[in-house]
Amino acid sequence: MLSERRLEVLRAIVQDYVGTEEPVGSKALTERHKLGVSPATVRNDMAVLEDEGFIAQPHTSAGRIPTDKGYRLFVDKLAGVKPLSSPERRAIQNFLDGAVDLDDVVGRTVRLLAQLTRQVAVVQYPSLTRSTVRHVELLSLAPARLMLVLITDTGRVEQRLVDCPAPFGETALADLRARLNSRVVGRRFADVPQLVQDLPESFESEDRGTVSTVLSILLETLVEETEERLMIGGTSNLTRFGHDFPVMIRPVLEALEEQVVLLKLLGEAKDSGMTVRIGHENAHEGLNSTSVVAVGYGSGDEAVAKLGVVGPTRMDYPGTMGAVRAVARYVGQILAES
Amino acid sequence: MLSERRLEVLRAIVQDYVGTEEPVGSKALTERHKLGVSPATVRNDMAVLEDEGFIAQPHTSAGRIPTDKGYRLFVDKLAGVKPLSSPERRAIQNFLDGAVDLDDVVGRTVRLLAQLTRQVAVVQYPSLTRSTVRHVELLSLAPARLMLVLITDTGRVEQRLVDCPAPFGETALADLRARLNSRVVGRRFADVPQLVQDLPESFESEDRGTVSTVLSILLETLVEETEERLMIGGTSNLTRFGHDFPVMIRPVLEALEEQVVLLKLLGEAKDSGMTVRIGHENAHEGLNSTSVVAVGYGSGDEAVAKLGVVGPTRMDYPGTMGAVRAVARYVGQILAES
DNA sequence: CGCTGGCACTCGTACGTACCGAGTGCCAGG
DNA sequence: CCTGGCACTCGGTACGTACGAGTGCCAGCG
Repeated sequence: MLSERRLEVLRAIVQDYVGTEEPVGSKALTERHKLGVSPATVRNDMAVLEDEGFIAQPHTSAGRIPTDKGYRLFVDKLAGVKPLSSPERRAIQNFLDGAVDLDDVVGRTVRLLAQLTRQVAVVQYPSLTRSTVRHVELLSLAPARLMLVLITDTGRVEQRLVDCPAPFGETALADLRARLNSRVVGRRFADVPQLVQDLPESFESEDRGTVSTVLSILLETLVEETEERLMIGGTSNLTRFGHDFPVMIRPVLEALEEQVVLLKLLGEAKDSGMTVRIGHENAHEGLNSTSVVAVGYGSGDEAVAKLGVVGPTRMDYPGTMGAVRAVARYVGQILAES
Repeated sequence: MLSERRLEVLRAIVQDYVGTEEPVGSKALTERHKLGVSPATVRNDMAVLEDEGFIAQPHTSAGRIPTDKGYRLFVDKLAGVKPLSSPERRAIQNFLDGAVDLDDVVGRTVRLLAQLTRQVAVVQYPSLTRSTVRHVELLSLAPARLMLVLITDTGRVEQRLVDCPAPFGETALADLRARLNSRVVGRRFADVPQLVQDLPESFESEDRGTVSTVLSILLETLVEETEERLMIGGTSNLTRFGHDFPVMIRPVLEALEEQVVLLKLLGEAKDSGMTVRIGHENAHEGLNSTSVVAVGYGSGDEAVAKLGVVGPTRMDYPGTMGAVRAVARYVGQILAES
């Protein structure tokens, strides 16, 4: 195990490097931190830390920079989560309170996160499968054409067109609407399929085809939308990546464009508690020089979706984690209210 | 007026520069294009073109590159719109046909445009004010809580929560729903305010408050959403900007994040026909080294929204314009069908 | 045994010089 | 009006040198 002072040296290296973006040497360390020992001693400690793989030198005779493993140790053992200042908290609340609908909530959240962390923010829309049904609406657009509208407790709305095999009367429509709602309102989306399974049987034979069609489109929507939607923002913060950024930024932008990649990224995060993935811990290789800080959020106890930020491994972990956690909490509150 | 040959020289310079991204000299020009004259002659022509402001040299004793004014002339007089190949057309149609709802249509369009042009694509959602009402739905969530859902002919859906000043019965609700729909279905959103103006009067006094509230939220939604939504994609194409891209890319990314800026950008485009804004012709200074190619699209004759791409001024104008135009046409078709 | 100061060594960076060549402008001649 | 020739400009590259931050190692001290 590393001695107390060596950990302290590592912490100092991480902090300085995050601040200056330049390899940090033994002398500078002793000047900026009160370690109580001389540069020579620090050099010895650094040699040990390097042997253990926590830090590395970009070139011989340069200072050291933390490795992914070094950041990992820093995050796990050396750094706490820095709580936000109360003006910041108030700003968050004010900003989120102005939202008029779900799109707006998500949009504001993304902007907020990006601004607070000065990194790229990713927010997943509340998941359908983990939400409950608030209402199912059926509208008649034409004699044989319906519109199906799903509304969740988190305010999300999905709509689909349904082409009926046969004309469908207003009374049958009202009937179907009523039965559908009585069965599924307040239930989880995941349970919907089995709840509506036997519905067609209770209809006149001439309407059964349409009822089945409606139900199959309903189920299809649930499946399709299980691939969740998400919103990203703050991509211009990528320009603060570092001097070598032209080469780094390309794969990151590409990864960010692939919703699938991002969803997988958030999916890998633990359901509860905050997840930090550092550099090569990310499966996608375009993100090997980035870190991802993600956390679940929800209207109740349970997470209905996740949000987080993507930034350079060289990031202010305590501050970022604090901001991510705070935003997730407030968004949860907002969703619970609506 | 410039002689035929000088125009030809300008065209050659634009084409070569777009291809190679390097200042083009007189010798290289005569080698790659059959101009039928010697480099010396071309040099004289270039001197004239430079005097007129169509081309410039980055440094003394370097080749020439086109100026914004040069590109403008090229686009207006020298270049046509390059139609897409038929495999490309088929690919577009296939790709867009798979869309399930409006979000999906817009999402696919953005990806398609970005891929075809290898630039940043921007697609505006169909405008509310130019759309017509397909349906207005009112749902009772709680005794004094309603949900208002608006559906447009282009498939766009907006929903809002309404907190009523007093409980609102099911019959009154059905009544309001019916009257509202009979008045506004099939009408343009812009006309809605005056169409519903006198609705509260026809209700019992106890319900008037609620009716007014519902209507005011309805109108508010129309106003708010007049600031249109849009989707962008293909930002990773910014990395192909050029060697000096680190400095260019930052303001562009920032501009792309500001929906307001983009909406203004698209708004400046003519309603019909294609608009090309080159370099400094763009009002926003972050976009002074980009060109914007935009065009309106719609389900019928009239444009309901706009779409386009943002790329370096050094872009393949004929190809880009062809792709943008083709995509707009197909999207219009898709919207008309749904 | 651990810390410290001293010292030689490494190597990346900055800077100055020299050189090369693409490209230009100009001019005299066809 | 076009062309070939010629002197000139100037950015880019290559090379050599000096500088300095930072390192590893070692002998000495508490």
